[in-house]
Amino acid sequence: MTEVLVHTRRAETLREVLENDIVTGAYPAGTRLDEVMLATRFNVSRTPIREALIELSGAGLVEIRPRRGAFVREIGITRLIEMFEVMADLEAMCGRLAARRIRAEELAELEQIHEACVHAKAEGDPDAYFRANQAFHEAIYKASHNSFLEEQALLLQNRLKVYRRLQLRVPNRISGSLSEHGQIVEAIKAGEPQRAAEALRQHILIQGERFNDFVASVAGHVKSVSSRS
Amino acid sequence: MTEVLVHTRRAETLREVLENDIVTGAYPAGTRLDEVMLATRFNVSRTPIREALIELSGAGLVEIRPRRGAFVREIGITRLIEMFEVMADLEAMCGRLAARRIRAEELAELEQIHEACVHAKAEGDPDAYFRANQAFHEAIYKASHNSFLEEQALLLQNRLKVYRRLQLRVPNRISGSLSEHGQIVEAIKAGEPQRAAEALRQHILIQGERFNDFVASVAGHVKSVSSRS
DNA sequence: GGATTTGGTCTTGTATACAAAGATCGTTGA
DNA sequence: TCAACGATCTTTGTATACAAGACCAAATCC
Repeated sequence: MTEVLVHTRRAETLREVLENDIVTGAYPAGTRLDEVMLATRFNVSRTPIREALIELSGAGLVEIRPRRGAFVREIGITRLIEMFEVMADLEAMCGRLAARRIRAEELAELEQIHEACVHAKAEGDPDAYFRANQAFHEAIYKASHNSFLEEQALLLQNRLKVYRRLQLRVPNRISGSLSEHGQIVEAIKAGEPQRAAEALRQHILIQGERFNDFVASVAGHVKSVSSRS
Repeated sequence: MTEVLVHTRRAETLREVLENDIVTGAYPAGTRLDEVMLATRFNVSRTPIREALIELSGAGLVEIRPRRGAFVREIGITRLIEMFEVMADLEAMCGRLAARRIRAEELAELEQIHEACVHAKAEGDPDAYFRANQAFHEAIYKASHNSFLEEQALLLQNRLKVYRRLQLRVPNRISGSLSEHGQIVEAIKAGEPQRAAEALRQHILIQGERFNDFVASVAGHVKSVSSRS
């Protein structure tokens, strides 16, 4: 998870740190990211900061308003649901292709990760489950054998990471998630594209649809959709 | 098509111009984009050039190799087919949602654009058809009433623009495209999500699958997949 | 009293200067 | 002759300096 690699460009590492800070909520939505503030914080000049902000803007995490600065993007509930809707479709596509193209060793790994999920739940360790869950989905992306799709899925997954994590705090959600995983594995194993796709779509959509349930607990991250300036 | 808007940041306009140059093949795949060369060409300093290149790298059009420079990204045939596969799925999703959510005036506009396509074909004007065709697909994106999906579809459509354009040069492709459009409109009009989705998926996949037919004619743009450094 | 304008300050956007890593090419040694 | 090494030169990456638009507040006008 935590890259130890030393990048040659500072902008690269800065982007990763800032991305993490935004995703974890250290910089809540709407926060203005002052260039000199960040520059002093990281002991660099404004140049690499600007480049990092531009990268983040490309990833959709910050919004750059010309001559006004960079802001942590406000994600309205509507947009969040839209993103989950697309994520569900991407994951369904991964599942559909994986059911057709998965290799024996990939299937073995997927089942092994699924076991790890079961284990994490039994241990009652939500963080471990979150990590195993993420590995589970990434294994399916990879098994689609469409590297572009894999990249896109990873990108969007990353943007939704915080919210998926919060989702697991909902009572009984882990149990539900786990049994859905089981069905997904079954469908892929059986080589049934349609079933795998639908199982994955529902698995993701549940997170998006039930979102209103815990909107209150995310009040800091999610801004009401009515506040469109 | 051609934005008249004056952007406050030069990087923004530079990105658009460079994007266009890459997409039209003025800078073929693999070309090294020298910063000072571009700076002198546009009569600006390296700073906005760099920022534009970073944006393009985020969009996947150029690859920045640290300390070595920016290169127009080589898109192998495999990756191109993968991208079409994802595009097909995104468009199918747009169609599925549009069939459910399209509003009366949007449907009217869609039919009107479809008429424009028919007209352009009758006139034998490939460029006009290309533009109308693009408008047709964008109308469906919008009718999905999922603004995030719309953005993603537009982004990928833009990256595949050149290849879709070339596709229309294939004999009889325009006729086929047009009749497919007709079926898509029918399905959306009838409010049949499944049919609309499948019609759109096939409509896009045909372009990807038949791609090998004219790979030779794109030799300058597309690089053999075997050349992985 | 309220709205508007205007000056000042702050922050972004751009240019330029400097540092360091990579590429090139010639030389030297086997 | 060829390969390896090194000096130089080119080009990227970063810092700093400068220009200009945006925000704020006070003063002025209606």
